Amino acid sequence: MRARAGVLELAILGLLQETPMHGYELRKRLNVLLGSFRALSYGSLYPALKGLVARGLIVGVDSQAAPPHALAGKRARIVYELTAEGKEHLQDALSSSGPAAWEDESFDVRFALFSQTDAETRIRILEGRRTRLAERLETIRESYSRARERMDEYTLELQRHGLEQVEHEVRWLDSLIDNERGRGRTRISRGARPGTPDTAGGDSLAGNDK
Amino acid sequence: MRARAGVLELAILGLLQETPMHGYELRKRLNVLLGSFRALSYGSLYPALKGLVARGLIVGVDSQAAPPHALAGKRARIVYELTAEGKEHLQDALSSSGPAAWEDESFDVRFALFSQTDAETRIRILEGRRTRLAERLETIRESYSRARERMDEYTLELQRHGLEQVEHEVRWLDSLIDNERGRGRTRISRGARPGTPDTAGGDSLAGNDK
DNA sequence: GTTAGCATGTAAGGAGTTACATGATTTT
DNA sequence: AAAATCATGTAACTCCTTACATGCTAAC
Repeated sequence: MRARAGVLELAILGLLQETPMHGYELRKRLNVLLGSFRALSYGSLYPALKGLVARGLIVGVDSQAAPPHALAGKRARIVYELTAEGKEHLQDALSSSGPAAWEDESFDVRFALFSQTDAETRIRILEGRRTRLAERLETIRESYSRARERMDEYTLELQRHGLEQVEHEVRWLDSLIDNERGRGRTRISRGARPGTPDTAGGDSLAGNDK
Repeated sequence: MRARAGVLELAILGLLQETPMHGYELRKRLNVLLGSFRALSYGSLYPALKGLVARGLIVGVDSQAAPPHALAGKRARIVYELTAEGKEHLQDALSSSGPAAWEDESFDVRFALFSQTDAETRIRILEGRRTRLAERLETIRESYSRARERMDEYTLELQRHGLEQVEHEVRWLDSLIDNERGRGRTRISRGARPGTPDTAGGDSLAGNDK
C-alpha cells in the first residue's frame, strides 16, 4: 500500500545487499546498473539514502569511527548497510511480480537483481515483460496499417526501426525464458539460441505473428 | 538562450505545422510520435498548450465559432494552429543540431520531424547521434572488461544485450547516413542495407571496433 | 602547487503523472 | 438507456536534475 515503486530505492537496496558501500561508490555501481548512461546525480542519491535511513531500512556508519588505533585524519565516508527490516523489505519487493516489475523503467533493475530473486518470480517477470512487448508490437502494427498513408517516410522509418528493436528484445526474452525453464538454476548460455538462428530478417511490418 | 529544450513543445509545434488540430487528437498523434508507448497525459498536454498560447507561438480557435449558419450545439473543440512567430520559432529549433538534438529523450522527435528539417541538419544530427552511441559502446565495453569478475551472470547478460541494442542502432544510423548522403533528397530505401548484410553476429563484447 | 578525483550534501525548479472534475456525442 | 469514447481542464504530488556549496586527498 505504502510501497511507492521507487526503482532507485530498489536498486540501492539491491546493491547494498550484495555489499555495504558509501554513497559515492554506490553511485558508480548504480550508473552501470541503471543502463550505463544517464549519470545519476548526487541530488537524487543522497536524499534517497536519507529517506531510506529515516524509514529504518538502512543505516549509515561513519567509517572513521571503527578502526581502533588512530588514523583519524581521513574524510568522513558514510558506509551504508541494510538493517533487518531493510532485508525483509527487499525480499518482499523482489518476490513481487506485478506490472510494476516489467515496465520499461523498472525491468532492467529487476533483471539486474535476478541473482537475489527466486526462480519462479524470475520466470513470471520475464513472461510478463514478454506479454507487455507483444502488446506493444500489436499496437505498433495496428497504427502502421491504420495510418501508413498519412505518415511521412521518416516517421514510418522510425516506426519500422522501433518494431525491429522490440522484436529483437522478444527473441532475447524467449531465449532467457528457455534457459530459466530448462535448468532450474544453471547459468545463462550467452547469446546461443538453439533452434532459432538469426535469419528471421523478412519484412517485419507484414505482421507474420500469431 | 531562453530555449528550454522542451521535447514535448517541439513535438506539438511540429505536428501543428503539418496540420492544425485540437488537443485530444494531438495527443493521439503525439503518442505515436513519442515512441508509441508512454501515453502522454492530459495533465501534461493541456498546460503545455496553454504555455505555448501564452508565449504567442500558437493560437486556439473555438471551432464552433467559425461556421456561419447555426450548428451551435456541439461541444467546444479548440483547434490550435501556429502563429507566424510559432513557425519562426519552429524553424529555428529544427535547424539547430546541438547535443540536445541527439540525446535519447529528443532524438526520436527530431527524427520524426526530419521532413521539415533541411538535409545538412539531418546529416549532422544523425552523425551526432552516431558519435554519441559510439561513446556509449566504449563506456560499456570498458566497464565490461574492467569489472566482469565482480558482476553476476544476470548483470553481465543485461550488459551484453544492451550492447547488442546499441550496435544495432549504430548500423541503422549508418544506413540512414548512407541514404542521406547518396541522394540529396530522395526517399529512404526501407530496410535495405547495400554492402552490409545482417551477418555480423560474432562475439560482440570482443571489441572489434576502431 | 595545482589539477583531478574523492566525498557529502542542500535549494530551487523542471517535466511530467495521477487523480479529480465535468460534460457532450456516438455506438451498442 | 448504458457504455464507450470524445473533449477539456486543474491541483497535488513525484522523481529527478541543475546549480550551488564545501572540503579532503592523490597525482603530476
